[in-house]
Amino acid sequence: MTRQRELIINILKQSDRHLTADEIFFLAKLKMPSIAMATIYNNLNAMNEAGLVKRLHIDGVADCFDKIMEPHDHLLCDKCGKISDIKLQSLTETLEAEIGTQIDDYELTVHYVCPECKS
Amino acid sequence: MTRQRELIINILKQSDRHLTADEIFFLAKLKMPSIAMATIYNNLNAMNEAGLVKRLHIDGVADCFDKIMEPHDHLLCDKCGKISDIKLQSLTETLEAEIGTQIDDYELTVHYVCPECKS
DNA sequence: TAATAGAATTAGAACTATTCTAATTCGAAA
DNA sequence: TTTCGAATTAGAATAGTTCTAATTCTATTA
Repeated sequence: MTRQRELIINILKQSDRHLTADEIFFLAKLKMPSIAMATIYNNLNAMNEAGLVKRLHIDGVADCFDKIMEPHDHLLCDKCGKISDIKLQSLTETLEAEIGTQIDDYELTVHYVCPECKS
Repeated sequence: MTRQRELIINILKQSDRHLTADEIFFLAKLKMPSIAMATIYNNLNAMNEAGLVKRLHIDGVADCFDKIMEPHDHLLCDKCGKISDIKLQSLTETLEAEIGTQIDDYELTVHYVCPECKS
């Protein structure tokens, strides 16, 4: 565990939003001005592989990184672009039953118009 | 409907795979050597907006474009990277019930290891 | 048929996000 | 304290996509 990785983890932990690599880079630089973008990506990629964070791609937006707590899905407002987390009942069993074989994981992004945009 | 768009639509129709912009460009060039990459993207983007094709992002792979027939989801083998279409019973109602508001759409990608890779 | 106007296409430059590379630095273990 | 491997740094490189400006189509009108 390097100091850099620790810092990145803390930034993710302290944020309640989904951060892009760029945003993480900016925040990290405040505390450790010498940190390099490659370090951000190296660590995020490594943690993503290890399942400690989750890379999240939404059309037309730079990839975001999500700290992993419990498995959850995403709710995207197509008007304002806001991404919220939602915790749905797991679909794993339903999906396995329908597909007829074991699955590892799934990603679900639900599109809607958020209450603020609706009014 | 320009000749270029017609060509792009035919390429998508005739393919049973998910094509990247690059693959579409290559196939289009065979029939119309003067066609430009920007035309591919212009048309795909326009059709994507209009809901005629679907841009499909899978981690670590260039975006693919999927002709739209009926709504369907995707099954991704994490070993070989093959993407298959699956038609699942619609989750819309289940999701609306869980989320408690109307939704527009959703994207579901299921990760698994395909039978070939398993054996 | 000829002229016109607007839309689409072309070519290639520009841009952005991400990855790669090579040199350097760090940190743990001997 | 030295050594060695791993991680970091800086910046170049790459890939995918978008943008721009000039050109070419196409349909419409005269």
